[in-house]
Amino acid sequence: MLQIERRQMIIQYLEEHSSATVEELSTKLKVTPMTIRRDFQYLEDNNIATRTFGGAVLNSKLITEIPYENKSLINIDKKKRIAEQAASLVQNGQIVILDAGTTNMEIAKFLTKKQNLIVVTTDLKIAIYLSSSTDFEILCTGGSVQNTTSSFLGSHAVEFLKNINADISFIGSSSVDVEHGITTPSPSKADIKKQMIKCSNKRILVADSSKFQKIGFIKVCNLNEFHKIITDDDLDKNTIKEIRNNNIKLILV
Amino acid sequence: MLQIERRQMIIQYLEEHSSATVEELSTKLKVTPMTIRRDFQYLEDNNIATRTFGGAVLNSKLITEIPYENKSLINIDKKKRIAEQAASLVQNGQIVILDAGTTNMEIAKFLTKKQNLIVVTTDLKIAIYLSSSTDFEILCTGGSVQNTTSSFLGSHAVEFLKNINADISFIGSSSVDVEHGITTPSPSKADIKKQMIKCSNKRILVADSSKFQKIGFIKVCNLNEFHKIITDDDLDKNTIKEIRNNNIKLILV
DNA sequence: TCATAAATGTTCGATTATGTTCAATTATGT
DNA sequence: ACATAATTGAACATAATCGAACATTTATGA
Repeated sequence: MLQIERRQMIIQYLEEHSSATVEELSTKLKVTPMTIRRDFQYLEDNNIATRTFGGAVLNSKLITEIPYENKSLINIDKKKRIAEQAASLVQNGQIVILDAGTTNMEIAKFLTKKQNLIVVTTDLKIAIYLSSSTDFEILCTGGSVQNTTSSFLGSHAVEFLKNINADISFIGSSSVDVEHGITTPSPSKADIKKQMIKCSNKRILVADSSKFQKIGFIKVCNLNEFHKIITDDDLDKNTIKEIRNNNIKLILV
Repeated sequence: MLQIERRQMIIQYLEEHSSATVEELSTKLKVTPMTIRRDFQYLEDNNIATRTFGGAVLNSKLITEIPYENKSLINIDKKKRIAEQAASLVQNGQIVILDAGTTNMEIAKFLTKKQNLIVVTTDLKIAIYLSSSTDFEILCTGGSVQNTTSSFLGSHAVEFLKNINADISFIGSSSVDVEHGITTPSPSKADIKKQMIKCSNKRILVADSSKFQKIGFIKVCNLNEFHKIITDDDLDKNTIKEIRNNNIKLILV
C-alpha cells in the first residue's frame, strides 16, 4: 500500500470512528506503531487531526472541515439518492439556489436534465460544472474564496444574495439537531445560509444521516424553517420520530 | 506504443484502481520504472495526479470531470515561458489581478511559489486552483458565469472590481494590434478588462505571438496603457519594431 | 508525590525509490 | 540527407520510508 493511501485510510477511519488509537491502526494497516505515529504527526502538521496520547482525533470533533477531495467520497451513494430526490422537486424554468458542498454537487448533476434553469450558487466547482455541461444561466456570488471547500464566503456574497429571489433553495449542513436546528463551524458560513433561506420561496434541507445529532458552533436556523428535509434511511429512529412530531416533512431515501 | 498513448493508459489505470505503483505499471506497459516515473512527473506537473513514494494517485475526481479544453494545450510551452516571466514581476505580499484565460492560469501556477499574495480574478478555474494549492486570499468577482470560458462577466463583476486597488494586473487578449490596441469579441469582456486596467498600478499584457496582428470587435485600450508586454520570440519582426518605436517595453521569451 | 507501565521520540540501518547523467535510438525539421 | 531534438534505458549516487532498539516522557493510581 502506498503511503498516501494509508494516510487516506486513516482519515477515513477517523471520519467513521471520530478517533483512533495507534494500536488499532497499526494492527489494521499492518505497519508498526511507529509508522502510525509518523502518520499522525503528518496529519497534525497539516491540521487534519490532533494527536493525543495513544491516538488521534479529527480536528473539531463535531464538525470536520476536510478538504473537498476526501470529503466527496464519503457516503457518496447516500448523497446521490438524496440528490436525485431533491432534484425532482425542481421544475423547468425555475430559479434555484444551491448551497456549497458535495451533496449539492450531486444535485447539480441531476439538474442537468432540466431546462432553462437559473442557478445561483456559492460553490465554484458547482458553477464550473454546470456552466460547462448545461446552458443554464449560472450566477455566482463572488467574494473571498474559502480554501478548504472552494466556496465563497464573506459579506460580499451575502450582499449578492440579497438581490436574489429564488423559487427553491437546497441547503446543506454538516450538523443537524432537532433541538438546536442547523449549525455551522463559522459565522460567515451561517450568514450565507441564513440569507439563502431568506431569499427563497421553498427551502429544502439536504443532509445524509451522518450529519444528524451533531451540533456546530453557530446557529443558522431551526428545522421548521424548511419545507422539507431529505436524508437517507439510516437515520436514527428516535430522531425520525422527533422530527415528525414537530410536524416537519421528512423524506427518507 | 506512443508516449501519449502510454500516458493515457496510465490515467485510465489510475481511474480504475485509483492508485498505481511504479513497479506494476512498468511491468504492465513494458517500459523501465524510470519512464513511468517521468510519466508520473508529467501527470503531476499537469495537475492530473499526485506522486507519492512508490507510486501515484489520481487528483480529485471532480477536477478531471471538468472538460479539458483543447484551447489550453495550444502553444502551452510559449504560454509557460510567458507566464514564468510574468510571475517574476510579482513581489511577495502584493495584490494581483489575473484576467481570465489559459495564459493567466499558467501565471497562477508560477505564483504558488510566492507568499502572502492577494489575488483577484474573474476566472473560476484559477480561483479553484489557487485556493486549493496556496493559502493566498483569493477574491473572485462573482456575477454571471460565461459557459465557454468559466469566467465571470457582467456589470456585477465590473462593480466588484471598482472597489479594488491592485499593485499589478495581468491582462490577456485574443487580439492585439499595434494600431488598434487590444480588442475583444464582446462588450462585456471589454468592460471587465477596462476596469481591471483602471484599478491597478502596474499593467502587464500577456499574449503569445499568435494573438498579434488581429483585430476584434470591441476596443479595450491602446498598447501604451501597458507598462510591459510579454510575448514569445516568434513575434513578427516588423511588429517588434513598431511596438518598440512606440516606446512600449516589450519582453520576448 | 512518587512509582510504574505504557506511549513516545530518537537514532540508526536496511531496504527501496528516486533523480542525474549519459548514451543510444528514434523522430522531426530544414 | 543531414543536423537537430526528443525519448528512452542504464548505471550510479542520492534520498526517502519504515522498522527496531533504546532512552525519554507521560498518564495515572497508590
